[in-house]
Amino acid sequence: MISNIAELIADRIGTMPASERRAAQTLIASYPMIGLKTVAEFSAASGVSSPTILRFVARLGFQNYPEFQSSLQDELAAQLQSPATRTLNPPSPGGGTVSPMLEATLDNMRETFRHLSDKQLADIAARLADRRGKTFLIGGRFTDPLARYMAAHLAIIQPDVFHLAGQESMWRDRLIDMGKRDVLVIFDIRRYQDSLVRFAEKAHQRGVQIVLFTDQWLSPIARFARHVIAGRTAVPSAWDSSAALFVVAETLIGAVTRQLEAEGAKRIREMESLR
Amino acid sequence: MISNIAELIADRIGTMPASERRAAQTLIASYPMIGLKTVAEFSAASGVSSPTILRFVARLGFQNYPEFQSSLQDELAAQLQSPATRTLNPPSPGGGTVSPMLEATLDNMRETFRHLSDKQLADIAARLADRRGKTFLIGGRFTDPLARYMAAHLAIIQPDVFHLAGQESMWRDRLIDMGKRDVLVIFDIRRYQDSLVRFAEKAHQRGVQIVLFTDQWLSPIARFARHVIAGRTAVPSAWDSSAALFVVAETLIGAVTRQLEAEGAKRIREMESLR
DNA sequence: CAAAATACGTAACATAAGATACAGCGCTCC
DNA sequence: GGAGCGCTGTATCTTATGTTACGTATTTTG
Repeated sequence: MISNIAELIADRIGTMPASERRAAQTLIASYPMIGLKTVAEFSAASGVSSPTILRFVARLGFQNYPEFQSSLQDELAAQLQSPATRTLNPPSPGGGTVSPMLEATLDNMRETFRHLSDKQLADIAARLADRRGKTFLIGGRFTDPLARYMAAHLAIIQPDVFHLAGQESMWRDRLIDMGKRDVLVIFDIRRYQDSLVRFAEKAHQRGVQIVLFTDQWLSPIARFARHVIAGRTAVPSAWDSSAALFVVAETLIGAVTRQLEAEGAKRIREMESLR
Repeated sequence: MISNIAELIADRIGTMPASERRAAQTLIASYPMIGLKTVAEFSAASGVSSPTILRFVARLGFQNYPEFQSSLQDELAAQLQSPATRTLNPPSPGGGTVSPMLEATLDNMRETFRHLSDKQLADIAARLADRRGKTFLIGGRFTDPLARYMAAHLAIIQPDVFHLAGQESMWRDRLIDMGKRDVLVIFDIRRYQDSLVRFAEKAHQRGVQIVLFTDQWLSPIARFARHVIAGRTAVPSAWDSSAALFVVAETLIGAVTRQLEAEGAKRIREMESLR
């Protein structure tokens, strides 16, 4: 079974004429980068003519050069998404039901954070810690618990934190309270909910800053969002996983808490004494 | 010092107009693959026009699109050559806020699952999948969202799943509906809530099977529980982390779904058709 | 050794890609 | 409330890229 282009080349290089073989070897030598460049560059690097390059990719079974490039890109994307760990950690023997799930989840988290810079998180945390505005949180069918979780924590360290729950009409009316200084945290993963999109749009029109937690395919709400956190959700299960987003949420909670340390600590002490 | 395009984007995303920001976010979400494709594909994926994409790369400091692509390719090439340095966001020197949090969380998960046998999970899943009894879920102050999350999923694949919410008196009265065949899933981590302990005790007296999600120091409810899941919660933050428990919950959801596959699938189809 | 077939490059071509000009729209600031 | 500025998309244009046709060189084979 030939699964990537490198193998395919190794398989057929024997049947190629001299010039095409030079092309093949040049590609293998700096696989796959040169294949992502133009035909002209590829041909120059190999010291053959452009038609030879085209005949070469045709011999590999591609209809045209762009198709060949797409194939290389797909391969690359697959490699990048499964960081070393997946190939390094052998699939647990006996095919237990647990390990694949856990492994996938851990990968999702690493991958999610790989696409998330410290600066971005710091920016969001700063926004959330800004006491001049209110913070609203809402989520979709399966993600609303994440909104609740975050709200439960944030509400302790600062005032004016509201989780929008219940019927759509309920939270739609809360729009009235929202303005430029306020932040709306939305959780929305596939299948994206129309009601949330509409709500986000209206909030956006009012100048509310939207922080969106979504999956890697980006909810349409990304269109209105000031900050987008794209978490990986794929796991070997019938459901998508929100675990990566959950961890991002916890990280943010931690960051906001640190920023509000002084006043936050005071609030917490006060709350304790109220019990 | 900005060494790669991802950082560059994170640095400047704040100064970008809305549409360009969307382009930036789409690129980051599937970094860097979409940037290697054509302007047209990039623009379609981001839902903006091609000129916006060009303005976006111009703002990043590139003369033209091909130059931007070359830059991405060089970066990729460098990454591929030294897999060790593959991290997109190098651990920020000087105690970055993200990495320690993520690392601790990942450790927590590994550790949690290390103490959790496949068999134990399978047993719990079997209990939850048993259609003869009802399933109740409840959580504490910060963990109730986890109970909700689990309930939201389980309720789809089987009937008789109830999340106990609201005032203590509300759910205390539901004890009347609970019996030997039923399961009560409780989430309780420090600081353990008296109300939950009392509730668990009463349920236990009625013969209800209790599945407890708690931290490694074990809530007093463990005394009454049929199954105990002890998750690691320590992270470098002012708060404890429930992420490990969250992942266990997702794993269980997946396992139960698999067990109820036949009837579950039917239910899901039915539900879809009800929309 | 001659003839045919194959390989390869040059040069012309078509097309798809990136770049630009411009107009409409919304927003901000007087 | 009006003027100005900045953002964004449509339509157009230009360029560079992939593609093809064809002639020469090279190898193979009878």
